Amino acid sequence: MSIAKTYSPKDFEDKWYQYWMENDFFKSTPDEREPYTIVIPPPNVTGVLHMGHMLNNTIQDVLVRRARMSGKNACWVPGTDHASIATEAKVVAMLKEKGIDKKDLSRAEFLAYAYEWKDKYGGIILDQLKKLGASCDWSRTSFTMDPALSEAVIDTFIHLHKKGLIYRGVRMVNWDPKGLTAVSDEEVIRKEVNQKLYYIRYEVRSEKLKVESEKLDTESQPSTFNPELSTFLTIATTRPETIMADAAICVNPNDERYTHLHGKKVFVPLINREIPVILDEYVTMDFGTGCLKVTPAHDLNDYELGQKHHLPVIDILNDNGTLNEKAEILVGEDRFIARKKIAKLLDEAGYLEKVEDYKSQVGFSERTDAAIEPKLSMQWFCDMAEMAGPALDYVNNGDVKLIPDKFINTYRHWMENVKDWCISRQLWWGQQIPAWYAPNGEVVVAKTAEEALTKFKLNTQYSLLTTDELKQDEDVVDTWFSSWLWPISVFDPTVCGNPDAEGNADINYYYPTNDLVTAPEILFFWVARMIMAGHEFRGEAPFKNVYLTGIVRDKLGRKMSKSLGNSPDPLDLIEKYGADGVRVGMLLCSPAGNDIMFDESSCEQGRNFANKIWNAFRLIKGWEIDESLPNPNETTINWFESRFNEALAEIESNFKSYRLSEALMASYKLVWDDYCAWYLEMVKPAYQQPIDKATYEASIQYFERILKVLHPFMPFLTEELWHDEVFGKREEKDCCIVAQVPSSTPTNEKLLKEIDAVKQVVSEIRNIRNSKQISPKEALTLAVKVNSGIDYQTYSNIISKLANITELSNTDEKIAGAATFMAGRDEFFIPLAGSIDVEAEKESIKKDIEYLNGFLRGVNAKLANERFVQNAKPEIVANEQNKKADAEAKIQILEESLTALG
RNA sequence: GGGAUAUUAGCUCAGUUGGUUUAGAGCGCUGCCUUGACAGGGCAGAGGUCACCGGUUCGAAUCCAGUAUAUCCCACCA
Repeated sequence: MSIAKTYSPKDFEDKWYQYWMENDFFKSTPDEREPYTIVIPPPNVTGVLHMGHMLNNTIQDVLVRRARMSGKNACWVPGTDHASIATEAKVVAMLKEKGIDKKDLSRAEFLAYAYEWKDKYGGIILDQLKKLGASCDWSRTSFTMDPALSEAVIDTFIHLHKKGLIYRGVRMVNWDPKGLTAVSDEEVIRKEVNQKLYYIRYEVRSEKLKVESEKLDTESQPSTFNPELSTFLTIATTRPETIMADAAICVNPNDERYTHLHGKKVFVPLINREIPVILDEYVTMDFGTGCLKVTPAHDLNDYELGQKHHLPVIDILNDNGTLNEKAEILVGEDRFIARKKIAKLLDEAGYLEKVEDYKSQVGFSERTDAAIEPKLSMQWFCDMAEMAGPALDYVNNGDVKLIPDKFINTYRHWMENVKDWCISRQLWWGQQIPAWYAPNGEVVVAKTAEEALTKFKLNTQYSLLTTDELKQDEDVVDTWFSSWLWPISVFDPTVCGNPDAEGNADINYYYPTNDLVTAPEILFFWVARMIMAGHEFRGEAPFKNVYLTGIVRDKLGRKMSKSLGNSPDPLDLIEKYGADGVRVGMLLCSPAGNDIMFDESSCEQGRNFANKIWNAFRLIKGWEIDESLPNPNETTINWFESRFNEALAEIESNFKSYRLSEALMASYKLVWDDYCAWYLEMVKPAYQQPIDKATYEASIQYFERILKVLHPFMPFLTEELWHDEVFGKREEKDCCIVAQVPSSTPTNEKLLKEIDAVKQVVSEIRNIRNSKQISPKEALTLAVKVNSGIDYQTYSNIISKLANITELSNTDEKIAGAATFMAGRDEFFIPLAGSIDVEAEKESIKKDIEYLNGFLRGVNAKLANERFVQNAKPEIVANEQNKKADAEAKIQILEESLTALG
């Protein structure tokens, strides 16, 4: 049976994926083997595969397949995240296209649409992962809003509330006045905007100052503002429409210009409301005027300042961004119109000192492009301080390793400065907060309305309350509040909220998982919180290693994004290069923790590699065996055994330290250079000649071992070749995916070293052919003057074959009229009567001598340095002496050759 | 503005506690090679004062200080 001339992945990739599935090779159940577990970072349920997923999941699949082939019970749990904000936004947009406004729907109606959407598009991304070859245990596919996982979220909320770690509080949220919703920080786009900085005078009511200020007025020096003499102080603001919400004016206590204002009161212009002057070092003296208007309701920093100084909160804005009656003036006007109008009013009343152009960053809603309004609202919080301690310890003491470890500092810094986590979201898609309100606004946390009622009735005041009167909190929890449970809830959701529960067989076997592969940007959102939840509910961290991948960028260094249109469609790439080619392409340029500069040409390299393997296979598959032939390749076969094990040891060590691209590169070179370029060239019979049985079997066996090494990187190609008839008939379950990768064994160092010398000899001969334009077809003879002790006769058939040498002889004398070269200390001569350019030969030798002399100078300088000889380790000094002796010997030989040439 | 990390060949990266030929790999590049497993190939070759400036050391790509540039995280100042 012959096979196609070029590698054609489409012919077999789907076939093998199906075969693996049918044979349950991805499936894992607890048994006596050591488990190896990864939980997938769940992609958004309605998302589509992008290059970041490709990288991330390729790495996970390589790790899982490698573990599966190393005798472990490998379990990779897949699933999706409900991604409340992103998904709800998509559903809202979809409804809008249908002409439906979310506001017109009830919660239940909206959720019905959302589930419909999820059922339609959810899981597309998981099907795409199958194309990549992801060997997930699909029978374990989870979704963060599966009933059991949602219940785990609710139980967790109740548990932490009971512990006092969840509380209600006021918080400044990013309010979108157009979308009428709060949005997360991630959905706020900051843009630089040209604004105006308004300088506004506030009148200071103080009898003494009033008198002095009249002096100022008469002397009339308005351009030089002298606060000592003024009845006014001036503040600078970009938002004059919020002055009606002012609660104080703040100055720095160290600001000597304003010491006279300490303890004074001032009046808000236009509405004449009295507010105090407060002191706080928060105010920077050299910005604006050094006086800050404090508006707790409409600025986060002002809010915090207000809390500190017990100031009232005056919210003058409606949800839609218009002014309310608390503003007293301009009620009903939009905030931006109000800004212009109030500037005019201030100016007319003489309160506006000046207006400057000013650039500043303003947040805009990603979805509606409306300017974000900071707005105070009641939210649920999760206390982080207590949980951060243990989570930091796991990383500090190495129970959880970050790879690469440069992220430890960032992690530590974040954990030591952790802020409480606002967990409520003003959305419907997600787990609704299990809090229930009585008509009077009292709240209890309970799983059901009935339980809530029972809790209320503990207080006689509520003896007549009914469940119908209870209203559940409208908000849902933050998506991360469900995904932080992921490594636990995919195995046993019932232990969430029940730290004392024993847990089922799955969680006791698979937890803690081994490796987590994710992006550094969610180290805090997700990774840190999973560690917290793991500690809370299982008493140990949920994973041992966190492999942090980089961001996939294009070759110009730009982040790949839909809006830039610089991201190739992963499925197109797979179509073009094959899944194996893309996997290799991604891994070749992806060091851990560094961004990857993705260039499609690396996928081409991956495909070319696959093609190389394919054709090497075609070669050995085409060989005819002649059992009567002796084995002329024993040395070569022994050499490759050693070389294979040498490479295997390197690959093992690379895997151990998570250097996946280096493990792949070592495999690549083993196959392309050692197996194809050297081994096969050494053993392959002449055109259309048969091969001896021993060589054939060794070659086949080596090829099979190579397939095992390559399988984690290139699962489809290796499986396809694995089943070829040259390997004999295989049982149904005898598949590459479950084959056991061999462990490295000791190597024959002498043989490896001598073959290296032989390879050098062959290269030198080819080089001479190249430079003298001697065709590879023209046979030559070779003589060697051995100085190193290597018996080249052992390797004469290799040299003959690879360099087309008909005779290899030993000589004690230099041979005249020959092209010469050196390999190590050994001298080689290729007699080329008449075609030797003596001058060129001399030039070349002189050049070599020059190089060696330069080298020798460096070595001698070191050895002449007494302090080097005294201080350096003995083996270093000995090595330098070897280098010196070696260089001197070579120089001597070369100089003799030079003399011999005349 | 605060912090972290990086800067090695045209590109993407190794360089494992400072000494292993005068710094390596893959790709690309240059030259030669086409009926022989593979042109998605073979052989050979050229390419770097290790960002810059000091310092420590017998010895620095490697350690320290500073400068420049880049990326990321945090705070983004009325």
